[in-house]
Parts: sequence; C-alpha cells; structure tokens
Amino acid sequence: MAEFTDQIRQTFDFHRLVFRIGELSSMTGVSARQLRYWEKKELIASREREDGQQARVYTFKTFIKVSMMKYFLDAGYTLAGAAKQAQAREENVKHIHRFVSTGMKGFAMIDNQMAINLGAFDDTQTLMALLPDDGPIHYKLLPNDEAQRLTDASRV
DNA sequence: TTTCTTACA
DNA sequence: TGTAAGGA
Repeated sequence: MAEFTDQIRQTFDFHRLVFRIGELSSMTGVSARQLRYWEKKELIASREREDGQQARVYTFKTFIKVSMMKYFLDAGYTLAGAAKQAQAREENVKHIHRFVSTGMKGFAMIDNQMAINLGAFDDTQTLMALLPDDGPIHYKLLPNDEAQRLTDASRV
C-alpha cells in the first residue's frame, strides 16, 4: 500500500522536476532567445538557480505556463495578451487543484481494489470510491474509523 | 556540449 | 527574433 502511494506521490510530485533552457525550448517550441526575453519582461518567473551555476532552471509550473503562452501566441495573441491569458488559466488550475486536493483525503486498498477516500459522508461514515482494474467505479460507505485505518495518509 | 550576455542584422 | 561572438 505504501508502495502504491509512493508511486502516486511521485507521479504528482512535479516540484523536483526541473528543466534547462534547451530542454524547455524543445519541449515547448519556444526558442531559448524568447525564453530569456520573456524572463526579462517578467512574463515568466523562471529564474531559479538551485546550485551555484549560472544556468537557468525552469520548474514544471513554468513549463506549463510557457506551453500555454505558446498556445495563445499561436492563436494570434500578442505576447502580453498570451501572458495574460496564461495567467488567467493558471488561476483556474490553482482552484481546480485546491478542489481536488480537498476532496481527496488519501488512498486505500479495499477488497484488493484501489480506492480513494473522498472524505466524510456524515458524522459517522466516510465515502470511498472503489476503482477496479476494469469495470465501473462504485462507491462504498465505511465507518469513519475503518476508513481512517485503511487510508494511507498522503496528499497529492 | 550547453548556456550566458551582448550586439548587430 | 535570429544569429554570431567569445567566455565559462
């Protein structure tokens, strides 16, 4: 169980994932020149030197933003316009993430099936979503203490 | 090899 | 924005 949870956590742990300018460039189709220019314009806050080197490092978050800006740029927006649009979407992503992370209390294995703890159903019961390898998702109510015991306390 | 800054096209 | 120069 802990193994599975670790896998999930790693999958969602983008914080440690960083890119160099050449990598980000080929990933997004935005030239290194543009990336440096955008940075100077403060459209992307991606100057993060972790080590003593003077090479830029970009976070996954920046990758997302650059990708969005590229999208809007291709759609005909000006650079400033694209940045604004990307910023707006980024806010949405924050809200969605908050919603999801609030709703998901953790993972569990029930009857040998992957399950997600969706939180309190009422004062005594917790709602669990059971996800079989194949077939439809179904739900199950467990006493709070049992749900608590089965759930690996990890957050995404 | 890759990235950095500066400067010119 | 692309590209060249000259270092790191």
